[in-house]
Amino acid sequence: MKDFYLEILHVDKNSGARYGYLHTPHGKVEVPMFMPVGTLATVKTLSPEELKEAGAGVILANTYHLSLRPGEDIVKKAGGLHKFMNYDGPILTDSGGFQVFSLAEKRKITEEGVTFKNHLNGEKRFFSPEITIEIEEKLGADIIMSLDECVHYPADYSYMKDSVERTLRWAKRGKDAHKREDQALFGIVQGGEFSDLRKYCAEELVKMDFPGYSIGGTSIGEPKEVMFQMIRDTTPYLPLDKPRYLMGVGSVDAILEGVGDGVDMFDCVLPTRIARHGALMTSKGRVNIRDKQYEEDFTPLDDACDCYCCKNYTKAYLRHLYKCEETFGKRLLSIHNIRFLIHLMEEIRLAIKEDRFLEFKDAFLKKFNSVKGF
RNA sequence: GCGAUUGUGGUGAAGUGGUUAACACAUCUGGCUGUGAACCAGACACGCGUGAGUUCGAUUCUCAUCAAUCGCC
Repeated sequence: MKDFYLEILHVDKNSGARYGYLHTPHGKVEVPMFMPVGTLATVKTLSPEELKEAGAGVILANTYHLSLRPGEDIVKKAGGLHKFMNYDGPILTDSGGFQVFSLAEKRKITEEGVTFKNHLNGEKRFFSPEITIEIEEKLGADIIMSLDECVHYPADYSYMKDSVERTLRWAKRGKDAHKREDQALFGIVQGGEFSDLRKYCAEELVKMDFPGYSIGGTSIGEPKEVMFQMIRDTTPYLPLDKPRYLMGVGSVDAILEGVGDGVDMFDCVLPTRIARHGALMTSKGRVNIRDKQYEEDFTPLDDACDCYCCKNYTKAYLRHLYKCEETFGKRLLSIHNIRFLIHLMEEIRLAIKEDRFLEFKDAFLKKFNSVKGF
């Protein structure tokens, strides 16, 4: 796995924030970074060119969903995910561990793996750690996740303990099954809100020596403070020279919190989903473009933003497109939210390099929450 | 001018002689965190064309009136 490694160039003097490059077979990307989510091999409404223009590096796709449609064999025949979706940057595939959580009423967990009742036609489909890796190898992403159990919150200690043990066994099985040399397989730390389980899970995974580590089981309905504690309970036990990926986190305050604790990678559907629903992240906080107050507002969504949407369109027009359910509106708003988070990461990286991350964080949050935060 | 039919919120409409007038759309407002999500939730008719009558009680029955639509002169 010589094509994949983290190059740390600077660590903030006053926090755990790190700046550097993540080298992948499809190019190097700067960290800390935000990764847009394209579950079905598309970041909804956006073209790869638009993602590039917004400054995206790594993007996500989903193993479970792509296995159902179109099927990993089709993607393999197409020449792999990069060719299939025409994205030449790094791609990361999530394992389906999140679907263990989100499709909870349609799956059954055993020691062997997870049986999902296909949400499209009811057919049963079995995913073991080995099968998941096999699918991910066919999909061909640069970074792949091992199958884990994303446990609901809150969960009681004994359930979480058993689940962590199983997730660890699954991680080992996945690692043993993984053959492709051009893919980095990450282990996922679970353990819920229990500090000792987080520590234990992290340490056991580190013993297995993965090229990167994820913090999972976050942003599933737990209070922000609990999530922040989960991060603090995990990062101290992860090796400094390996990338850390906080899964499913995309709210501004949580990203800033994670970066301060040494997290390098974030992904989230939040910017794209809420954009399609008319909610935007701006430098002054949340804007719901459907609100009547923007009916005759002929100013840009965020005058501090350099995205295609903000450079060319007004709030009144965006509101109009939203009200008329025009696809172009969803696209413009998605472009903005993606660019907003990526731009935030750019500013974060600059602040880290100049050892002023904490000041930047406070100032940004103060401004962001001045109107209405998330 | 005569006859018939119909008049319920911004719109399309259900409905009943007796607590909060269904539903949908529109409108307004929230929410959305490894996407089962162009989704979910909440608000929105002190009033059922207008006036009178019957009744303990009428949006619901009766009469008048006005309006709309259709038909006939």
